[in-house]
Amino acid sequence: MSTPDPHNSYDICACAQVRKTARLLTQRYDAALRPAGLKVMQFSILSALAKFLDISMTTLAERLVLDRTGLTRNLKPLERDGLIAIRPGKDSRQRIIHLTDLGREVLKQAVPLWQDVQHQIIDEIGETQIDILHSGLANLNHAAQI
Amino acid sequence: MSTPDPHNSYDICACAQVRKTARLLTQRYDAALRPAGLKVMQFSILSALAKFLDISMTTLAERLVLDRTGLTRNLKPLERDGLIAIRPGKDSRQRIIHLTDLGREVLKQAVPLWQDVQHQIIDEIGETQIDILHSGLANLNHAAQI
DNA sequence: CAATATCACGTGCATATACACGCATATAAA
DNA sequence: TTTATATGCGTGTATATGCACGTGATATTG
Repeated sequence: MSTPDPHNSYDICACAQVRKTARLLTQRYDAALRPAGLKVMQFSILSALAKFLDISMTTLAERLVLDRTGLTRNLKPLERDGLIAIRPGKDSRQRIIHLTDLGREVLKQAVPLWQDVQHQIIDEIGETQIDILHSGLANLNHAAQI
Repeated sequence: MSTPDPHNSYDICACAQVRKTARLLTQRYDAALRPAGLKVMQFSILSALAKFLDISMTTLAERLVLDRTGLTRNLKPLERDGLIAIRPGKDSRQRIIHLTDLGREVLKQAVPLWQDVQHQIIDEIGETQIDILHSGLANLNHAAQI
């Protein structure tokens, strides 16, 4: 990865590497969360809502570093299933997303499942590695956002 | 990330972290490759084909650590645009993917674009960090595949 | 106050991704 | 050789993701 070689972009593309890892982790986490009926992105959204409480679309999208229009569609199944409710804000352009009691309940049920898989992954690669990886990702995020 | 806290899954989910980074990098790489008319996944596929030459669906999917059915659909636009051709193999169940001359040409045009953005990212976070990140991802991949 | 710029958001379109299921071919067992 | 099993692949369905574009509401100018 250090020495880009045009004939070898297959192996060393930083983006492809991270995407591959994201696919693998998504499968693991999705499988772990299945008993709660959640996918990992939905779990992330519910977690964010539990932390930030009522929050507008754009702000939530920024928090999650997720495209705003993608968020709109990600919320659809959650709204359909009654885990969130969407209401107009004071500024009538805004739509405020609210975690319902049912949503909070499902989240509570999902957290131990998430914790299990998170522990498994961390155990398997070691906390030190995870911390290094974490800071590496943070740097990468910073770099990618420029 | 080291100490899972159920009330804080928003910040520390390894999967969410990696997915977020994948989104950021994908935007950067997609933007960089746009002049060649490729998305980063398509670039990955063409690169793999240039390396492995004619290869079956399932084998290519394994190489890319990509779902087989996802690969089928990822290939559609490439075939439509004439960058690849798909032919039956000796085993008539197999479909062999072949990089066309046009595909090779487009890839050749895309490599410098990819190289630029890859360099930018590496420069911004440092080669050492990238190497650490690389090994971290490798470990994570290994762990996630268990 | 009217004209304009800005903001918050949704939709249409295209690709990305995976799972469950089914189909056809090839291989092994009987 | 029939039958059973395994393999290679596609489709249906659902979520994930981003860009270009449009719409309506607020804020800013003139």
